[in-house]
Amino acid sequence: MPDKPSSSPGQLTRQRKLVWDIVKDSREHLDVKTIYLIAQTRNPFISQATVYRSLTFLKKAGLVDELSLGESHHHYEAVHATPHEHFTCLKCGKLIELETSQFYELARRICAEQGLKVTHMDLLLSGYCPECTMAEGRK
Amino acid sequence: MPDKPSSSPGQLTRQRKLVWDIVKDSREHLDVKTIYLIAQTRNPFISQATVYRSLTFLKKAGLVDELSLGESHHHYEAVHATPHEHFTCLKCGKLIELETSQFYELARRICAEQGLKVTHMDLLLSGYCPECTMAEGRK
DNA sequence: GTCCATGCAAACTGTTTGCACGCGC
DNA sequence: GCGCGTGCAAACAGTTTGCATGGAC
Repeated sequence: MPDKPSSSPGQLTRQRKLVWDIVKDSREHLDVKTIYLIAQTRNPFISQATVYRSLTFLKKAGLVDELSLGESHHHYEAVHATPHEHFTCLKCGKLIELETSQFYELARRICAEQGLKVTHMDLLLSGYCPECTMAEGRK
Repeated sequence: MPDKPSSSPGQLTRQRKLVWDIVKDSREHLDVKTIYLIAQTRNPFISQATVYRSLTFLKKAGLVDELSLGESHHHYEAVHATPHEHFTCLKCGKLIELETSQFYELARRICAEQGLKVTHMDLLLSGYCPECTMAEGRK
């Protein structure tokens, strides 16, 4: 077990706290660019690299989740108490959160049958939201 | 409805067929680099751009699926007759396919309750495969 | 003084695009 | 001849890294 740091690593520095606050206080799923822009309004000297490094730090600390919502870049959200998954409307782009403990249970059960131990689940659903479904049907 | 092509677009050209054959004949989930390398062995003059454009073409044609398996780049697989999802072992990296019609049914049902019409589902599970679970337990 | 986090810019990876060529009809 | 697909290289977006600086203990 090498490379144990002799000094105190893993501090919640001002910049890291700033990034954390932005992600936590937003009810949205922010991408790095947005986080960076917001961070700049509160600390004009913060760099993009620091945002990336902070997010990596917060991810490791288990404070934020990294989402791959089908786009080329990542989104981030604060880790929720209740697990949930995401539904994207293909027409209007709206993002809807679903409470999905049932999925997790099902996943665990199905996987357990094959000896698989599930620790993490990412579910990305897409389709049409109620408004867009109606709009489609009306056409 | 503009831009109707006057000649014959959407051909399954030699290059596109080559990419399609590679994806189809592989039981793995290939990334672009691998597809490109294999393609080069059969056609040394094919370019990376063509591989990308072919994959886009095949995706639109409904012949291949693009997967975001938690890595920075994409993977591709031939569209299966039976829908399935993917389980990645966090320890050995093994990729296991799961038959998941039950998931799709559950997703449809849960979403329907909220008026959501699901057309596509991506499920990415991770955890430990039987071998690695045992290895962990033994430690 | 030591160690880590930071800022800056450059590097790097994965992907897309502009443009000229050329094949097939 | 015309249109599309192709090859090449350059551009591009997102992310990571090398290095020098600076703050906290």
